[in-house]
Amino acid sequence: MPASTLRYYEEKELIASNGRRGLRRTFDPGVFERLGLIALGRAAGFTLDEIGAMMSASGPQIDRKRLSEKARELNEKIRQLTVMRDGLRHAAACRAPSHMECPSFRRILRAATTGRIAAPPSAAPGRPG
Amino acid sequence: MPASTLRYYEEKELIASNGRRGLRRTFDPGVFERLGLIALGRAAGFTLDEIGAMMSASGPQIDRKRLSEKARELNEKIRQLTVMRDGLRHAAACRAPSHMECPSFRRILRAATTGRIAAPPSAAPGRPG
DNA sequence: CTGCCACTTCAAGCCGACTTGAGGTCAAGC
DNA sequence: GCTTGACCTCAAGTCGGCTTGAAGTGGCAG
Repeated sequence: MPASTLRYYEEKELIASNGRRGLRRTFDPGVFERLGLIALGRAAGFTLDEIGAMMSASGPQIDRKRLSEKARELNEKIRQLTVMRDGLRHAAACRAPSHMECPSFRRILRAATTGRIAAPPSAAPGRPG
Repeated sequence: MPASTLRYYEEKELIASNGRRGLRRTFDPGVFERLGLIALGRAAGFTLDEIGAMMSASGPQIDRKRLSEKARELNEKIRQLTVMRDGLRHAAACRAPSHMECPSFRRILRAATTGRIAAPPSAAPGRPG
């Protein structure tokens, strides 16, 4: 993990350094746990701001409501991705002369067109070359 | 669909207008199919560039190899998201006094920390306020 | 014929999560 | 003691997919 990431997180107030050794930040060990939670939250699809809100507003612990809310969101996303995956598999295997002549392909195409399947943000932004 | 989107797609050479009526672009009906394919591709997680490559390089039809490749990627993503979803559900339901004391939570936390679960790009970029 | 407003061009902005570049500092290793 | 290079600050850049702003044009309803 590059130092720039730590700086970024510190700026966002997700973590805090406990002082300096010369110029350099020092952190106490508890920051590892927080970094873990941040990674976890990111993997769950929370934004850094959401994560920050949940970690600072954590009364006794992390807000269970938000967790199950996010679980529901993930479930929906999984459903959509599953539709897509199966559609792609079929399209790859289908021997219709043109994809357009495959009813299955046209069905999934319509699903995408009517917005019943949403586009994900994009491939993998935030990770330049 | 705003005209700006069509312009953007045209600039990316994903669609082509067949002329102008005065200043305004006109498109022939086939563009609807292409727009559908674009929406589909986006929903599947292809970037616009990938979609463009696939549509223009389409020999007889859309490259089946790429399709099953993407299906595999989606499958992996689904797997990760499923782990996350179940973890969140558990964490939301778990009655351990602190999440840190829940073995299940710690397990998923470790999964995120070690990178066995990757962070998605982010919530929903590209869609300003 | 007139007025409106959806279109046009071109450049710049936005979101999120970082990275990178320029210019500088200093703790650690030899 | 001297070098080294990983850190520091701050601003700006990156990536994808559009949108938005300013300034202008012209098809179509009335």
